[in-house]
Amino acid sequence: MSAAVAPAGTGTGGRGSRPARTARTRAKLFEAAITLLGERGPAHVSIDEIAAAAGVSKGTVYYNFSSKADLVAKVLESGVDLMEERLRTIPDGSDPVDRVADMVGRALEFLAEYPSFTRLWMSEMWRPSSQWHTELTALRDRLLGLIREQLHAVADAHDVDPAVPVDQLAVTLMGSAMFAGLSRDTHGPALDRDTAVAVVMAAVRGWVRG
Amino acid sequence: MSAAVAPAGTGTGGRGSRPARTARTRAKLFEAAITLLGERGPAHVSIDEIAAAAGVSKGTVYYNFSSKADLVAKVLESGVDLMEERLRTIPDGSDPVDRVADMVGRALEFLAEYPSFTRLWMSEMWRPSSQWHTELTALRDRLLGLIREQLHAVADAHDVDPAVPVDQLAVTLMGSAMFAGLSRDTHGPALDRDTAVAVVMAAVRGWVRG
Amino acid sequence: MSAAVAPAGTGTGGRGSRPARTARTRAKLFEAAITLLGERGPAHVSIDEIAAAAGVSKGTVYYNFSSKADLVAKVLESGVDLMEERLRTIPDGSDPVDRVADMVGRALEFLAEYPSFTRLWMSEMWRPSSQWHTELTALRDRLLGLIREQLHAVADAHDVDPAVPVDQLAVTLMGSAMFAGLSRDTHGPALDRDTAVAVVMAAVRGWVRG
Amino acid sequence: MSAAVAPAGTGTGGRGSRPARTARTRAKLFEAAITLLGERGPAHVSIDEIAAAAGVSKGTVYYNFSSKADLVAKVLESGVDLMEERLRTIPDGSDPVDRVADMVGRALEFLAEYPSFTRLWMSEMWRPSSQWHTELTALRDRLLGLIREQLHAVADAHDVDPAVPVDQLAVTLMGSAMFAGLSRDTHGPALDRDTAVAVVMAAVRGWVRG
DNA sequence: AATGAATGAGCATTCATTCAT
DNA sequence: CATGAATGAATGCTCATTCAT
Repeated sequence: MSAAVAPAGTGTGGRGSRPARTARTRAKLFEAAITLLGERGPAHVSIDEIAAAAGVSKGTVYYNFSSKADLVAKVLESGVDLMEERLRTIPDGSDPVDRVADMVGRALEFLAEYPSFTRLWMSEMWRPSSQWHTELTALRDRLLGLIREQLHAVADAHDVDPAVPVDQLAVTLMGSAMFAGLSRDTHGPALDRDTAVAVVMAAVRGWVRG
Repeated sequence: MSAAVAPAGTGTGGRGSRPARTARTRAKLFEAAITLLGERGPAHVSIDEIAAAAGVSKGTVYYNFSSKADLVAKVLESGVDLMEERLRTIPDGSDPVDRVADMVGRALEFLAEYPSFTRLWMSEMWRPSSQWHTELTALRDRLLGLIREQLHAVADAHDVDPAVPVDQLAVTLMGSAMFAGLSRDTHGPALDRDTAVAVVMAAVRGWVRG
Repeated sequence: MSAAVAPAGTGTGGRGSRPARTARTRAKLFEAAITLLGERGPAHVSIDEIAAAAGVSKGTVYYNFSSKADLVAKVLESGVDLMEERLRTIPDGSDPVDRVADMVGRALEFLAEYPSFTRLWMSEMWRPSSQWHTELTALRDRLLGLIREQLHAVADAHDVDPAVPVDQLAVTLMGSAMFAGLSRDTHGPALDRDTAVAVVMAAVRGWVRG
Repeated sequence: MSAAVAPAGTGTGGRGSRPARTARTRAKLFEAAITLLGERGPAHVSIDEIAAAAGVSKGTVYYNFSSKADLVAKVLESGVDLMEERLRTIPDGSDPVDRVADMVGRALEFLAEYPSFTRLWMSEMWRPSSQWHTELTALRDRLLGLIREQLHAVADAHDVDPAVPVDQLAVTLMGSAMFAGLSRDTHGPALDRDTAVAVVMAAVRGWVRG
């Protein structure tokens, strides 16, 4: 099914050592958690279910995470880390617009790979009262920062529409990318990566003059 | 506060007649429900709270709605109706691109007026397991239909990028509009309507050639 | 379906007069109530259901009966009256044992005609904490009195087993009759009246000597 | 007061082992449940009450039984098992009629020992809509099977009234025994075992000729 | 390091009852 | 006479959390 997000600060461990046992337990819990949380949302997934899906007892969840909220936060964090890493490693050199297209392509790939994480994020992100509002906002801002950075490079290299603030364009780019990504997964049939990128990039092309 | 979505098909009635009493009760419940549901999500709002916020007893909620899920569905439906009406009444005549801009502006206004409804929609929309998945998908499709219609008019009047399918462009337009609209409300400071429209419309301008 | 027990102290009324309207309403309520109460028991039948089955509003039930308990009590009472009347009118003259057999036959007939009432009675009769314990005990005692009376006549006319107290024999006769009657209805297939009577009467024949 | 039905298949365990803890908790729940259920009927006993009477929390009830209906079913089942065991172990050898008398005596003893169970059974047995109709019918049939078996032995050894079918006689015997047993408990004053047996056995003596 | 029994607060839902019309 | 809107106490059940083993 949907790939699981790898446990955040999880030691590697070797051949049956204590930390390794913990690491494996945590990995199983992460995997089970991300899938269930993305599908039904934190409020509709019980610790019992996660424990069962991971093949451990309920007590073990609390041995490894201080609370349900903590588990969700950890899952969210590791997802963020993963995505950020993907988007940070855009190779330099080419035209800034191409680099934005590259970034959009990588983002869409990530969303397709981790739909559960994406859904979880999208569903929780809009509630100021969410227990994870801080984490989610931080994630959003980290990603927006990366996008902005690339857009500024575009603005430096090209003549761009001054009526469109870079910060706002970053937000709408993120929005259109996530909608494109999740719509592929949640609703209708998929469309290929190149087309998806072309659609999202329309906004950038409309922003850049000439 | 956030404006409430008006109860669908609720007559006013006289100052004491039976149907009017019901209508007023329902209106109070709708108003209380949409605010709470948008802020915290259906799972984190109890019927007790909704009843208290509406100033009625818990039993009254169940006298008027068959279940919590039914109440949420009704709230969703009436929100859909309202938004659709706004977007359907775009005046004819001007250039198709301007009509799209008009629609985007109206959508952003609606999102700003009913942020609770918008958040509720955004949070539930991505879960295939949501109890309201059917309603939500229908809503999405109604709105997408309106957008597509306008985009087709643009494609008829102008030379457009053939690499960008209209249907997908509609989805990303909706996504960027919702992100722009909700970001204003949930996170950062507001930006004025015209700028917001300009940002969202960048995608259309990038799609239309010349 | 199962015949309803006629309303107890219900006036006859004529062509649309006030009392007649009430009488008809009460009759409808009685009919609906006895069926539902017998099938599912007082605890599992709501006033709403009774009202709906009778085709009146919930308020009307409370206009006609002071409470749910009162309605059930009235239903029980009218059932008792009906059954007692059947059993009291055994013609004199023949051999006392034949009169007992006649009474058993009539009882079985009644049980078959009003299975709902019978079930209601059987289910509530054994709970000292029942709200209707008084009524039910009174009913039981009225019927037992009739049975005892006939058994005493038998004891006067025949030589009977002195180890078997008449009062206790009356109780077991009632028990076997009710089991025979209800088993026909609740469980397996029916057996004809004469055989049923023969089976119940075995106890009397075993009691009478020679 | 009224003896509780022992939990089915409950091991004793040591003084602190996990399974033993469970066993003790279940035993307390069984004891509390059977008493309350018999006195007031399942519909009028809340899980809160049962938990309180057992000295455990409400959650514990649900940790041990999947639902209220399950708890009641389990109580019913264990009662059945107990009664059946009593009736199955009638010593062979004597006259078949004496064996029937023995069985009746044992049944009356059981009813006197477990009046709560008996009341519960009698009250629920007649409703085809009862949640436990299946269990109750199975119980009834098991007991009827035992009675029939003994009656067939009587029919083989004696000349019996052909107008009285064995199956029906079994039903009326069960009925008179239960009435005799419960009447002792619910209503009037007790009568001694021998007299009670004599009364119930009158039916058998009336069936057997000579 | 892991477990599973126990807990209790929280919640959706039902329903007898009241009362203004 | 009859109605239907409103009420609130009661109840079955869930679930995050604790803790002894």
